[in-house]
Amino acid sequence: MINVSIIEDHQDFRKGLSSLLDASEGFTCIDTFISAEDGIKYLSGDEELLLLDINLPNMSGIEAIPLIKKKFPGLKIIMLTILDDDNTIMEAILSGADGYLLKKTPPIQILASLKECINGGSPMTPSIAKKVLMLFKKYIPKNNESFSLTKREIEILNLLVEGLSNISISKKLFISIQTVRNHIRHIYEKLQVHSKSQAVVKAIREGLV
Amino acid sequence: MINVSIIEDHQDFRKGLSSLLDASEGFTCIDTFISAEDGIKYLSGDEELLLLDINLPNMSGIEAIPLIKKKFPGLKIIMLTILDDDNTIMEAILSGADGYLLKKTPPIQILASLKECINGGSPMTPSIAKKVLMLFKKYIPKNNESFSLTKREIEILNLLVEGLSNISISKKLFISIQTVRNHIRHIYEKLQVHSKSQAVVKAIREGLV
DNA sequence: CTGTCAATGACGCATTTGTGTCATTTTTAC
DNA sequence: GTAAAAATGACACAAATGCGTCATTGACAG
Repeated sequence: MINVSIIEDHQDFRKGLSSLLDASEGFTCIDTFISAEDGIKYLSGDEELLLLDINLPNMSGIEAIPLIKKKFPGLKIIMLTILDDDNTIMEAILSGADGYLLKKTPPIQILASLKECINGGSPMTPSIAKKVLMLFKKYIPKNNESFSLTKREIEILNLLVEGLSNISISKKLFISIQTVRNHIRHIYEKLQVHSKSQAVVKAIREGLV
Repeated sequence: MINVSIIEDHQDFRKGLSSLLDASEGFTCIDTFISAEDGIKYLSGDEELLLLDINLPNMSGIEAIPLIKKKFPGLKIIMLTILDDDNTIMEAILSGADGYLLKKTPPIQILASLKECINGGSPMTPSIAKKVLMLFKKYIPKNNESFSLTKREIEILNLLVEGLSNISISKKLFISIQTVRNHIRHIYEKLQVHSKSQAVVKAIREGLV
């Protein structure tokens, strides 16, 4: 038996969800709230799972996540949303939600998702998953070939990013410091930079490391 | 009608999938291959969707993605995998797959996922979605206060990350180069680093910029 | 009102860095 | 088998950097 609570300001959707849960084998809806503030104040802690609307009057669902998690660290939180806006998703992820469902998700799917979440998964509708992947790729570009660095140059670039000085690099690779400086010179030319800090920034930003 | 092809080296799983597809309303399995190499060579381009195993002999499914995408840019690729290893998922995402399903996913779920994928979503099983979220959070840390840098120090740190030299910074901020060096000195102390490159790496990795 | 801290500025000095020019030996590619 | 690219190494020099020490001013907290 999975105990669930709901925070959702629209009466019809709230009632619909709680009825769905109570009517379904293995689920009980033990509490419902119409605002994040109410939920934070009156959540009993008896539920294993919380369905949390994002668009709430006053405090948003996203702002509520860290506060609720602080009070009940083990509680799983699944966000409900009508909009799959990039920023919203991003914020929800970073705030620590455990799943993200669009409100139009069919009931059977919702129930399946709740079970998955209890079992440690992060259910999300495919369209939201798509957004997450796109965000991910945006933040981790991962170019490699474009600057045509050689193996050795990439190796040295990595050591630069680790913060090693030329002399440390030369000792680590058992080569002369002059050689290290030569490699670095070539790295600069290829990345079109003129200092270590510029090189490491570019290396990180372009995903060369 | 959704046309699907399959690349999967295990005969039983391959046959099972193709039978499932052909037996299901709205799906046709138009081709199957036992290796990535075969798929790349002989895919007709008539399919809208490809089910691609990750663990294949010789060339892995992940290596195959960019090659296949290059030949058929519009083709949707869903990865099939038994293991939800972090690195594998990461690589698959960055290689540009459109969905990620565990092989143990129930048939009904698989068919639903294929439809979702065709409609532009990125279906993934909740346990994989969980991994993706964790990876995401790992790569976007988002700290700020922890090093208690002053406003001015943050300002200068940003300019360092932009690759400016001390002189350029002093000119930009209308202060003496000595002052700039002083600020940088304090930044180093707070970040516990000893060079510009170390500072900018830390600034980026810790999300200070 | 006094002490702490941020921001500003300075001098000095050993080291490191960025860059120019050159040379030898392996690897790789055609 | 030869030409190009990569990896190794060197010398030199101006500029930048990292760090030690010190001083003045303004803001803010107790």
